[in-house]
Amino acid sequence: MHTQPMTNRNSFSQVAARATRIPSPAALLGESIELMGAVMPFARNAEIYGENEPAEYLYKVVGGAVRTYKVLNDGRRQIGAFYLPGDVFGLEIGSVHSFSAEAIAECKVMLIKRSTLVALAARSHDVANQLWTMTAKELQRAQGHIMLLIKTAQERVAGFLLEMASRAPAGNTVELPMSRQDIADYLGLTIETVSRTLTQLENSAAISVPSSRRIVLRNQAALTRLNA
Amino acid sequence: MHTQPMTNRNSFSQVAARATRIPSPAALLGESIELMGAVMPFARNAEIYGENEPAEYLYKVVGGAVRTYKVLNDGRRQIGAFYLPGDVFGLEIGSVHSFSAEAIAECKVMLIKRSTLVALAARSHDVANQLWTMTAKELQRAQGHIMLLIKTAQERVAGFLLEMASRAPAGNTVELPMSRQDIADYLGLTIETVSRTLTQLENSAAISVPSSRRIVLRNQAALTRLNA
DNA sequence: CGTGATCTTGAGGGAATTCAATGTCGGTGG
DNA sequence: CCACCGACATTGAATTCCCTCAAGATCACG
Repeated sequence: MHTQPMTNRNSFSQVAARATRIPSPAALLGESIELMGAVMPFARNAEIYGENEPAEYLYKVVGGAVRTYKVLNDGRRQIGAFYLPGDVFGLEIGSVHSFSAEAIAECKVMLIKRSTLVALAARSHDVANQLWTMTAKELQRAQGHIMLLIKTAQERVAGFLLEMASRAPAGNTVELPMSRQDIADYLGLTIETVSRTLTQLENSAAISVPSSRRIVLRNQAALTRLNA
Repeated sequence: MHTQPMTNRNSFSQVAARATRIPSPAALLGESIELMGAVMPFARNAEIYGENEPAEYLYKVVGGAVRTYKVLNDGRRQIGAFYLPGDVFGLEIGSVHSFSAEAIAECKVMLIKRSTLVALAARSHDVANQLWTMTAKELQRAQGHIMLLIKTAQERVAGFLLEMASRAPAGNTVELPMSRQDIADYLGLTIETVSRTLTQLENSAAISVPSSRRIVLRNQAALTRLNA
């Protein structure tokens, strides 16, 4: 359950100064928010923003993967979410981020200035609606996360695998960008329990694990059953 | 961990037909959303709406208390949130509710038609902003709930008490509208563990429990320390 | 006062954690 | 090329915390 706080000090504030390009509002009506930011690369484990930093930007994963997390004062880390290409994160209502965000692997993230978006939303109901919808989607995701956290270890891992499978491109094979520690901290388990549970699922022929970061769902029905 | 599904069949759809009073949009600019619904009473344990029912309304607690919850297929119940007077619930982006809602005690709830609100939001940025803000608040609450669920029993109970205290009117005394079972299902614990934990906290002089629904926080600092 | 619902307390068991050791993989330098 | 190294993952044994099962205690209500 315990994780040493990571020590990446590629703080975002140094690095995000050049992300302001304001398209004309007119050009945006009916268009997706997605076309209006500057793309930035982040190295593996680099911090994208920190908890309690001002929430100046909204972020969209272009490539790679991102985790958001909080660290309790005794070092326990809880991962709030994993974000894959296409996902938006960093959407907050307050002026500061309530989680920290890090690159799981090398990744590219598009930055969109919050103030721009808010100003735009005041003119375009389309934009306003997208902001609202994205927040609501995050809420649903968080509620799903809550439902995961009350379950047994097997159910949590099964649920996690199904979630990843549903978001991944291909069919039965899940390519995991994150470590066992990340998974454990997402599921509220220890790394050992995650490992053991994967082995159990493999022994029961529900999955196979050709390499530690690649998992094949062999019996999706069995996993779904575990998903309660 | 197991709770029998409640069997209240005071289904909302029968009961909400008369909640449409549309104020002029002009009258609403700069005003709070709060002034535009019909108030309905609900009996203790009455269902306000069910999971997967169409989300036609948005709700605001006027008096009493409400719980939202989901029941897994094996009977485990997870409470998503408790709502006290002033709180808004039932805010969904999709067309159906993702949780069920019940009155914890006799209560009065104001109903606001969703379609009205959405139409209004299209005209008034004020209204649009309030909708977004409320959703974002819910998101924050859910994220806080996630952080609770990864902690020890003591930490969860302490966190719950502090949360209730911060929402309650008065100072050190918390008046709990909900049963031990409700608390247990909110915290992902059993009723016995909640009870034992409260006794522990009482023995360690952090709280006192004059009656089962009334709890006095005697050492808030100790509770906060537990809150990690 | 009974009666049922709710809450507390106790004893025992089980699931996940902790602590510790071993195994595997990818990269780097000899 | 292969040996070594560190990071990551798996496995094992012992412990701990919470759950389960069961019995009492307390409270609200007729």
